[in-house]
Amino acid sequence: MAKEITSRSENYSQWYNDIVKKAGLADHSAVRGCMVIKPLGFAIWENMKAQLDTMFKDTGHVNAYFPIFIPKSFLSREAKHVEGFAKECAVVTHHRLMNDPNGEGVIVDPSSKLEEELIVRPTSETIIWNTYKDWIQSYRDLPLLINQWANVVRWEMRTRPFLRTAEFLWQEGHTAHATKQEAWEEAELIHEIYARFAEDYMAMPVIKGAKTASERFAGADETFTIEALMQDKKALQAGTSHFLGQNFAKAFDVKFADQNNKEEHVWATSWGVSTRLVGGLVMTHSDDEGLVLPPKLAPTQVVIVPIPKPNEAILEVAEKIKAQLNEKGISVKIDKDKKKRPGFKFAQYELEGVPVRIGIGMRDLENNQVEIARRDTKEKSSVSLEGADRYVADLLVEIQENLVQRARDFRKEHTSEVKDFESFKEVLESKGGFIHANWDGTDETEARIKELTKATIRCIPLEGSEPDGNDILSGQPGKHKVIYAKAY
RNA sequence: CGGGGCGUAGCGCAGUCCGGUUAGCGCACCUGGUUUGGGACCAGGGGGUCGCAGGUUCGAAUCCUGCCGCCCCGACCA
Repeated sequence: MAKEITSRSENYSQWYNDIVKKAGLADHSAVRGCMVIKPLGFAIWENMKAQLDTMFKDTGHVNAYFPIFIPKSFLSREAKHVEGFAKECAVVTHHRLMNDPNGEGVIVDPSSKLEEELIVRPTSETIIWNTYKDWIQSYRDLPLLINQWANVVRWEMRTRPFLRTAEFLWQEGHTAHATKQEAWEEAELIHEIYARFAEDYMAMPVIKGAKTASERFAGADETFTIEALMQDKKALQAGTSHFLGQNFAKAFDVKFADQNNKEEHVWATSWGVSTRLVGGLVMTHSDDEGLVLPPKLAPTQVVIVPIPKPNEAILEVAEKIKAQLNEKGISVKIDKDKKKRPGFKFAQYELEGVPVRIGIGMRDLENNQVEIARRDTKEKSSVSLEGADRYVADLLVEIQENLVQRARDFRKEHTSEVKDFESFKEVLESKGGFIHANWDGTDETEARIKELTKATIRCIPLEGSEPDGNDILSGQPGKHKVIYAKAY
């Protein structure tokens, strides 16, 4: 077997790397911390992007594009914001190269030093709010509901493909509103869209909640998050939606005149999901045989493999099935490769996570049937040619449902509730996963628990956060019941 | 940025301790043939600045010095 994948039980990190590498999602690049997203990985991202883009547009948002470079001075306008990102920014200091007078190669031309250095965007709030200042004068200009699809750079110490890379792709929404309530509702709306996308398309169940002050986005008054549980029982923050209050409006002096011609700072939100979702998708569903993709995001939903190899009779049937499935909006690939044997192809498509495989051999044709295999359970069944298209269409729906249900069951098994610190540590060690516990609401307790156990408060869940006892560590009255977990 | 491991063909590795023919093996690749319902077999073939730069030596993948990169585990973060 050429494509050996490390098992999850043996080494989860290595398993993840093997899947990414061997299924062809991404490669390491020549640039430290940056990856090359390969066609399969990018196709998954494109599908995510297409769906999210539709959801944004259905709720009144439009796309635009802002520069990748941000003048250094912009970053420092909002104190907390700069504090949050200062440590991980790439800085452009020069704009020209020249031949090295002492020998070979090129060097930076010292005479091209920039008067004001430029920051490669780690996020775009500052450049965007600097621009919004010119776009907004009156309540008639509001709300402003803009999204951009872009790359950003955060100079990370330790990187992992998709989960954390120095450069990554994402969307960032930046909206401006006349009232606090409207901005708040916008942040909630996007939070809801993210959760729906994760569950309905990625088949990745998430918990909706608010971040604690210490985990909040730098510059936000409130951060909403969706938190998913990976197969190694660690939490993954999968998307965040921020209520920014008037912080950026004040920093960039963005005011509007209301109906009474009274000037006021506008209210803001920002929100984003990134290529990290691809990593989440991998870690939610995949197994030791390779990638497992939910049908709704799989670039190829069905592959047809002629057995043992393509011939005219088989291809004729294959093309017919393909046409029927295409009619239903299902993407189909027919493997016409004559060199590789079926067994090899089966393994390859399992590695690549294609949800449904149809095998067609001469024996099948004699019996007027095909063999249909599903990736999620590896089950195979013989299905009559007549109605095979309906069978496949139904099966794709069933696989999607099975994946989300399986993930929900897994999360349920790894969700606990504790009342004291001893059992907290016990559960964290033995079972991992999400742990509900009362929290006194102080930064100190939160930090202390992180220090002692590596677990952090993932969120204050929107539902079920009423305290019903004392803080597990401090013994002080609980302010919220929160969810702790070890996290990515 | 700390601790550990590693860098030899596209991938996985042996050889390095103890310097000495033309640097090897498996997979992959190319050609031909035989095969073909779960990763086929046989024969032939192509492919390497041994991570980079210096040094020691008659001679360096092997010894010395410096640098770079990658992986795993931590700290930091989406």
